[in-house]
Amino acid sequence: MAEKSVPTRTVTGRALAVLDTFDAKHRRQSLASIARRAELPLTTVHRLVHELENQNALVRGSDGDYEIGSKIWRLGLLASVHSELREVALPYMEDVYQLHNDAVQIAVLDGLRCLIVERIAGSRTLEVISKPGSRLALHATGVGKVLLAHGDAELQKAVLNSLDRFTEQTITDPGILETQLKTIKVQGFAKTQEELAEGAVSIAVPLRGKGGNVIAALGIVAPSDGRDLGKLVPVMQVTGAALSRKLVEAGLGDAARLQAGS
Amino acid sequence: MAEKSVPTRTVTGRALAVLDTFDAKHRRQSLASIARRAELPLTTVHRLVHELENQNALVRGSDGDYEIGSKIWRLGLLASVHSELREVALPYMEDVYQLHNDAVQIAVLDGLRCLIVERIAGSRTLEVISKPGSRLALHATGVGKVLLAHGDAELQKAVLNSLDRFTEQTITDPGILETQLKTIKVQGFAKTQEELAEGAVSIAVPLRGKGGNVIAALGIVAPSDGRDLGKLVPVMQVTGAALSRKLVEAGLGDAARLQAGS
DNA sequence: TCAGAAACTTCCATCACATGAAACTTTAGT
DNA sequence: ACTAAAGTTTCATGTGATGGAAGTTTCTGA
Repeated sequence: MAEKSVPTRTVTGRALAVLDTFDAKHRRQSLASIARRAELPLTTVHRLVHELENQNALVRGSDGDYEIGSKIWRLGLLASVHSELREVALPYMEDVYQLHNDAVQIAVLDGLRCLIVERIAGSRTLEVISKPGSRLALHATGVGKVLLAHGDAELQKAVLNSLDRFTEQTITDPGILETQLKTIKVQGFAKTQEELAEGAVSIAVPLRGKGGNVIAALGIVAPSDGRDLGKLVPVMQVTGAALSRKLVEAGLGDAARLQAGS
Repeated sequence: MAEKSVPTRTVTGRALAVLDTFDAKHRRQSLASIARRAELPLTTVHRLVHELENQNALVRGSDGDYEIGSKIWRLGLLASVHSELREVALPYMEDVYQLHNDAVQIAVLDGLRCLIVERIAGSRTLEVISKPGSRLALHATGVGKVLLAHGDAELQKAVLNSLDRFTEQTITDPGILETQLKTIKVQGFAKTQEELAEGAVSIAVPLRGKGGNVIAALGIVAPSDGRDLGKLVPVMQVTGAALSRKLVEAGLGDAARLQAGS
């Protein structure tokens, strides 16, 4: 189930561990910072980083800090989560966005979290917790709950055993969440009420691929201003179904190609 | 100076060589294909690929083919060529695009080629030779000529010594190109006339960072339908200058952070 | 201005881990 | 059914990764 910082004993693993120290909060790092975060000896990191730099996997700024280089960027654009799903889904997301200008997003499963693949939002949207590339908790987001509800037993078990709290409303009781998941599976949509961040509510529906497997989730996030998001459920479900059909047509119905973790 | 398929003697190098076999033309590959293209023994590739798959750097589709995975994608989004340059430049590119709906693009230097960072184009634009992530020849594109004209002597020498021909009009004479480069540097813009592809002409101007260093190029590509692109030169220069100022403000004026290979 | 620390770099003796040939299994093609 | 190609597993060998130690450079603060 990954997620553990398995102290890989292979060189490739170490190299990836080095790259993995980079995230939205650490886009530029010093050598020492990389070493600390990767939990590897400074000398080893020093060598690896140099190698990665020579190959343009990392770039070194004039201040000595490293950041992700053009090679990784170029390769990343080839991922089908990026170009394909994005291309097919954007028009549909745009439609939903037009309704009330609420943030619209699509997510896939990535290990024990959900990975935001694409997102449309106005500039005046609340706090931006999620943007493409973010990985959020499965139990506190609409899209996450949908993916979790349709996930296998192993995944559910792993997630239910470690429910982090984010707000007053976050569901941390495995029993309650389990019941919700069952409802979500039956009703075909999930909702959250300020469970990840105060003032934000969401609705999400599954996107299905070949054979009806859930391969992604489509969600809408809005400020909790008393408006009844429930009214949007039918629209979301219709859009979700239409998009699902398109995804299968486009040959993206294969979960293995979109999803990530085991 | 890279570019050569230096058969790296390091593990990290081999792993990157494996990843490097993926490009727009080879987004999904079998194990054997990867091995052939990386020029590595099948067994070795087999092991590396497995490792990369475990770390989600690669994903294996149900048909056995591999493709770039979510980890690389996620990391790629952190590259500043992507998020920062893109974010700052898009509004300006949009403005230029509105003029005649010609394709607009921004490129940076990447080794001996120019790397297309962002591109706006209508759906009815000619053939799409370039899209984000593409690497084109420096001597046959507008943006490439700009970057080359402002590049250092070492770069110019390397490029001038291997001028591939793409069309009837491609400049393959080092002397002629060298003269053009000098003119470009003085006049502040470059143009091409069907030098990379028949039927396409382009204009490009430099984008300058801190201290006036050229860090990228802004270009426009149009069908060669008799229209006089020359009239657009002033607009491009003004836009380029404005965008340059914004880039410096945004702290992106540091060439080392944008450019890639030496 | 200087001392001390932290970040970075170089060196190299040791051995862990990558290597790839060979043999075997599975999948496609006719 | 037969053949070829793709994919997988195994393992003896030694190459190239390792990381402690020591040296250099760059910060920090007084």
